[in-house]
Amino acid sequence: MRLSSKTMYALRALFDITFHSHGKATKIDSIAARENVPPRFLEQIFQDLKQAQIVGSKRGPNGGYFLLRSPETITIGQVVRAMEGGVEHNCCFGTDEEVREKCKVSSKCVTAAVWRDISVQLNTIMDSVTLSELALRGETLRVTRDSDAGFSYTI
Amino acid sequence: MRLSSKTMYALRALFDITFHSHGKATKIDSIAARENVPPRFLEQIFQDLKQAQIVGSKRGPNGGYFLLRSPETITIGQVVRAMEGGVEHNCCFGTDEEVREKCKVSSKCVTAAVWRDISVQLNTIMDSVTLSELALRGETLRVTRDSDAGFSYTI
DNA sequence: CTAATCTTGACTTCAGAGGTCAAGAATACT
DNA sequence: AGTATTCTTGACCTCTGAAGTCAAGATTAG
Repeated sequence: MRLSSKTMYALRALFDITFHSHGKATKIDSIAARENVPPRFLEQIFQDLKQAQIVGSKRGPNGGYFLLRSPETITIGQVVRAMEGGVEHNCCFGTDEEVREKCKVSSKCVTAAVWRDISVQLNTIMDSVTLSELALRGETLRVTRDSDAGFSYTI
Repeated sequence: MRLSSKTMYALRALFDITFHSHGKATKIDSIAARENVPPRFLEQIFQDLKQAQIVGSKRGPNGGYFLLRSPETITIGQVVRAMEGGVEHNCCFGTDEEVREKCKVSSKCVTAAVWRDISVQLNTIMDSVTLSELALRGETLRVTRDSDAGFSYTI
């Protein structure tokens, strides 16, 4: 019932891109430094995000990663599903009489059905929060932009 | 982002008690057989459920486990939290200026705050489903009661 | 007293989380 | 063309925690 750190890192990296670099490609090392994420690990993560069509990439000098869509259209749910993989629907639930007949274990169907309902609702919740809302929260929390200078805003 | 099998087993075991044994203590071996759960593992699980004040126990012949409260008052959320442990609030989020100042990583606070919001909503959802609703679903799915005879209801 | 049942806590196994690394391919700049 | 920069690919490593087993002890009904 917890997110993997891969997913958390992904969210933070996407927040970073949204918040710091407006449209320009950002290289992994910058993100890793700002967000304090292992750079090599971040490489893996961005491969997943790329496969999920959330980010694009450019190689060479001044290359890096960038959002493929505008931040308003990228939801937390999309990111989480991309990183954690799809939800498994491995048991018989609901109305399929034929499948249910093969199930030997009564409670499996019931709990699986309930859990499916819950996860549908969870996905709805997660899809109601977008990257741009994350960035907005960053403003509210007064995150320092280009934070190489550290947290200098407190006088 | 998935439930441990411990939690799934717990839900199924509680469903079993609710559905099959009305008030009487039920021994682990019966539940394990009906629900196809490793009996030794189920012992561990019931210890957790007992600690969480969800079930009580009686030793000796005709002993077993039973619900400590009525099924309408036991929610999926209570069970999940009992099994998975509490949610960790390890980062600075929200309004505490002092704590936030110590945080060196901008995005941590933002993502943690969002995630806290989501998990609050998730808990609300899970607390809206009770054991008695699970049992009701069992009726709807026509789970066989006292299923030693197997699924004989199909003609 | 004895058989049934929970209790306690130590033990084992193994997949997957979390992370590292190196060689290669593409691109910009001069 | 050459070089520095950056992503790409895929193999590799380590160790925690999930998942499950087990045995000896404590309680209780009959």
